[in-house]
Amino acid sequence: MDQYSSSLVDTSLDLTIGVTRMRVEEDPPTSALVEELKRVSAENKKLSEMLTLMYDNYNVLRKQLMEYVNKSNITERDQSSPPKKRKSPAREDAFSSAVIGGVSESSSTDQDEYLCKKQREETVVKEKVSRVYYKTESSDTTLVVKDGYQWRKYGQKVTRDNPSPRAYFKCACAPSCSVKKKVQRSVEDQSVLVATYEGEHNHPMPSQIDSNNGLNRYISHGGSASTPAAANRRSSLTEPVTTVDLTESKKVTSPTSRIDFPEVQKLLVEQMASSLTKDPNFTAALAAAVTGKLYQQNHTEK
DNA sequence: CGCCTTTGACCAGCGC
DNA sequence: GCGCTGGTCAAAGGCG
Repeated sequence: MDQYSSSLVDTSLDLTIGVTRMRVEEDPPTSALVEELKRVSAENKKLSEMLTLMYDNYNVLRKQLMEYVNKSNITERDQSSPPKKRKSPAREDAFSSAVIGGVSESSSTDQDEYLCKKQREETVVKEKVSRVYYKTESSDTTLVVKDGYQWRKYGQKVTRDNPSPRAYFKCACAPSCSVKKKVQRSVEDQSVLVATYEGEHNHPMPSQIDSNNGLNRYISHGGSASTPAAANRRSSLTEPVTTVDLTESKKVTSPTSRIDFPEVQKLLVEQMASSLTKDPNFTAALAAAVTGKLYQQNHTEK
C-alpha cells in the first residue's frame, strides 16, 4: 500500500461550513431574508460541489485499490503453484460470495475469485455458483444451514483439502428444481460453514410462501425441517448470525460484488430487519431519535 | 409406516 | 492403464 499512501485523496468533508452563520435574526427585514436565502443557496451549491468532489475521490481510491489488489493477485499466482484440481462442470467460475456475521477470514483465494469475477463472467456460460459463509457455534457439529429452502441430503464425503466432511444437498422444495448445495466447515475456522450453491431455484422461497399464508412458519427457519417435531429437533441448527458487520457492507452492495443469489439477498434483508427490530439498543436509539425530533419540532413551533 | 439421514459402494474425470 | 479424488446412488437404519 506504500506506493499509494502518498497519493491518498482527502475524503474528509467539513460539514461545519457556515453553520454558525445560519442563525436567523430575531426580526429580519425582507432584504436580509433575501440575502440569507442567497447565502444558503450558495452554501448548498458549495456542498453539492464538495459531494461531487468526494464522489470523484471515492472513485479514484476505488480504482487504486482494485489496481493494487490485482497486482498482488498476479504476484501471488506467480509464486504459488496452481491448485491440483480437476475440472468440474460447475466450478467456481461464476463465483459470488456473501459474508455473514462479519466473517472476515475468507481466504485469499476466495477474494481472488471474488475480485476477478467480473472478468470471468464474460466467459462463463455455465450454471451460477454462489458461496455463502455461515458463522456457527463452535460446538455445533451439524452441517445444516438455514437459508430458507428445504434441502435433502444425499451424500457426505471427506475431502482431501479439508478434514471436515462435506455434505451434499439437493433442493427438496420442488422436484423440478435441480439446485445443489455443498456444505463444509472452513479450514481456517471450524465455526464457519461454507455453503456452495450450484444453479438457481425455479420456484419461490418456501419461507416467503409460509409467511404469506401464515402456515408452517417453522419451515421458514428450519431448512430441511418438514414437521414441527423435526423443526424442534433442529432447533440448535445453524442459523446465519444476524449481526451485520458494516465494514463488509461494500462487499455486499458494490456493483461488482453483489450477491448474485436473489434468495440469499432477500433472506439477508429479512434477517437484518428482524435483528434490528429485535435489538433493544436499536429500538431505544430509534425511540430517542423520534422523541428528540418531536421535541425539536415542538420547540421550534413555540 | 413414511420420511429423512447415514454411509458404503460405485462411477467418472484427471494426472502420472 | 492405474490410482486418486470428488460426486452420486441406494440400501439400511432411525425417528416421530
